[in-house]
Amino acid sequence: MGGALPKRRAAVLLPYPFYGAFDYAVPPGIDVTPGDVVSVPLGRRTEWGVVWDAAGDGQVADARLKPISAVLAVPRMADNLRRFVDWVAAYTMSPPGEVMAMAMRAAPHGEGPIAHGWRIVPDAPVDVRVTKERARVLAVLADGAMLSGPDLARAAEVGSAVIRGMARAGLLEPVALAQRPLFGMPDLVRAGPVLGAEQEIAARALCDAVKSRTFSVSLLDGVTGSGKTEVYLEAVAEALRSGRQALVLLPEIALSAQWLERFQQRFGTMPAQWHSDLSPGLRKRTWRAVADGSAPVVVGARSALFLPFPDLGLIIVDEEHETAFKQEDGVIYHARDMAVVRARFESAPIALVSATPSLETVANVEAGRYHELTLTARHGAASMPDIATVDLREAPPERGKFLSPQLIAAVNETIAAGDQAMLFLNRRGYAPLTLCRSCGHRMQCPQCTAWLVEHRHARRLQCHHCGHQIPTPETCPECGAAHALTAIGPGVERITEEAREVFPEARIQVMSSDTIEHPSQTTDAVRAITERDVDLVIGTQIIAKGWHFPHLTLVGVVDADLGLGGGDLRAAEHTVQLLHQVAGRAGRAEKPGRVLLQTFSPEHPVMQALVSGNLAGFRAAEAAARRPGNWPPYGRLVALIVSGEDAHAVDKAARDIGLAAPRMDGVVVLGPAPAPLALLRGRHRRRLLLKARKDVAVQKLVHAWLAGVQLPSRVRVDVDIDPVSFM
DNA sequence: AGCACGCCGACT
DNA sequence: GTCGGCGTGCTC
Repeated sequence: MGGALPKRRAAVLLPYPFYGAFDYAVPPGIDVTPGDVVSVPLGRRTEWGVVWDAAGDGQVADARLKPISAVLAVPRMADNLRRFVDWVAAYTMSPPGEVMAMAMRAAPHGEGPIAHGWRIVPDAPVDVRVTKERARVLAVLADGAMLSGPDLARAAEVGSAVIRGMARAGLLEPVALAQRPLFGMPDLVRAGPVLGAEQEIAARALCDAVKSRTFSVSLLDGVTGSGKTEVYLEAVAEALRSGRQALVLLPEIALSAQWLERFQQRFGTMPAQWHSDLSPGLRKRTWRAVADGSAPVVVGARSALFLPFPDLGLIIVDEEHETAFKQEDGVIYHARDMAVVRARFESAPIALVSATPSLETVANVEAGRYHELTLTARHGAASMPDIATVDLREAPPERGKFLSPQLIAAVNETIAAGDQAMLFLNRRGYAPLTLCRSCGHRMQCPQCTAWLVEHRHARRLQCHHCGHQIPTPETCPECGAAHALTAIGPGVERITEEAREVFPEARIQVMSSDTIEHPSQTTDAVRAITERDVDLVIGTQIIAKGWHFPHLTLVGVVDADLGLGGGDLRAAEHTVQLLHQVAGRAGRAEKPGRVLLQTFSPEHPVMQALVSGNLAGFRAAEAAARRPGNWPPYGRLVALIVSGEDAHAVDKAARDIGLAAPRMDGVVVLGPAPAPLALLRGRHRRRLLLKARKDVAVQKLVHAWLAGVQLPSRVRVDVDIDPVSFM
């Protein structure tokens, strides 16, 4: 009789954007548990995947099932992590396989690099010839010692051939060497720094949260320089003391040289680091160390959120307001928000840390969902800098220049007093726009809606959105006029040029992503500044955060209005956060600092908030403006980006989507409209924005909406839940 | 995401 | 007559 038994099956999630897991047959002799990493046939190749469900969904008939080939020697993916992956996939409307891949792609598949050593075979054959060389090897390995091949060869002064020969003769056998742990255990006995009273209270609260081993969210809110890091490092110590791991998320790991130094000083060892620049080997070893618990602390960029911690006891999100936590391509997610979810799945506390918390986080504090821990005083003798505006309408810079007389005077005074000054301009390159004086032609990126930015040092015009670049032309490509191309507006290179003219004696250090490419360069630059080999620091975004420069007493913001244009929902909020952060670089030690904001609108609420220091008042005003329209954080947004190479097809698809938009109470759909970057990397882009009351299940709504629209295959729709960028 | 299949242009 | 372009569709 045929009556074959139904095959045992398991659902396997593959690292691809398929809709769900695929069913595979579980052959005799193989047993699988959810979370196991397996290799499976897919089409005509072999792939790895994760057993997502022990049963399978039964959609595919037995006859079409392929068998699981093997269970791989990779640490099993924990239930918590799998549930987190499912949650993130559902929330961001991404294929679960792609989210799973973020957690497991770095896993060392197969055996990985296991260090082998050699030892003497206990009951070695006696009839083997023992040469002089072989005797030296045996002497080195006496008393049961184990050495790696190269070490053994060196110690016994023999070649590797001798060792191989002895192995073949049955004198030596290979043994797996215990790997030296990659990461040291932080020294928990060492006393932490002496904390101030406020710090002490906050640290105790966080430590209590760690001890309780339950999920909770705290906002650690304190002015720049108030010692937030010292406070949360005490909570990290508490998590380690209870034998659990800790994760610290930072917005840009490259900026963390000083952070690592502080960690080293506090704990006498380095934490595991996780970011995109890790070499593949170190990446795999770090992944494994996290998985087997031998990495007690991980500091990393947003992707560290998906690491396989077996026992996570604390998550810290430092600079929680930073937009760099938002992943903008692939799986689009906000690492700060997903970190809160991960903490919930791990039953662990999480602390969001910022001097200028996001409105989202503050709203959660006000709603009673998050605890607030506040540090109001700057550490030690330092006080908050004095912030003033320079009205560019009243006292403008010289024609074609960008530093006002007032700012120039302040820099001169500062340097004359033996202190350091900083000029901040959040714009790379020499000039954002190149214009032909003869015909008015503007140098534009052929693939994006963007001007080409002149990089004079590199003698190129560059698109900052797609990387397109051309050598700076001598003549206008439109009208052929010679010497007619003119730089319009300032970039950090141009400010540097101006500063060299105005302050010829000053020792200048430029810090932008074009001059600082490697972490070591950052370290050198930072050392030069702290050791007072520099009088004037000029830089972009990267000088804004985290640095502690004790001799820096003046910060000049060249264009405080930059960032306020564009009509972005959060433009004002982000400008306050960035400029407050920059201002916080001044006066971090005993000497008081001062900050000058060059602006065309000193009366703007953003400038007023910075000058008065009343950030809470500013936030309240922003909140009051957003509440009535159900704008975030009082409502939810979903952005749909319709894109493709054929402008007409994209337009039509966007219109069709607009026509099918849900009509219901508490939901508004705006658009379609050309995206501000209407052309990006050669793709035309249109945007729609869905704004919904907080209680609307937007994912379900968007899913049903898009399911009802027929899209041509050349057009893609990207869904961005809780968008941060409106470009 | 790969990778094949599948129909239309320039070559050994 | 074949090599190869990338459009379309499938992978348990």
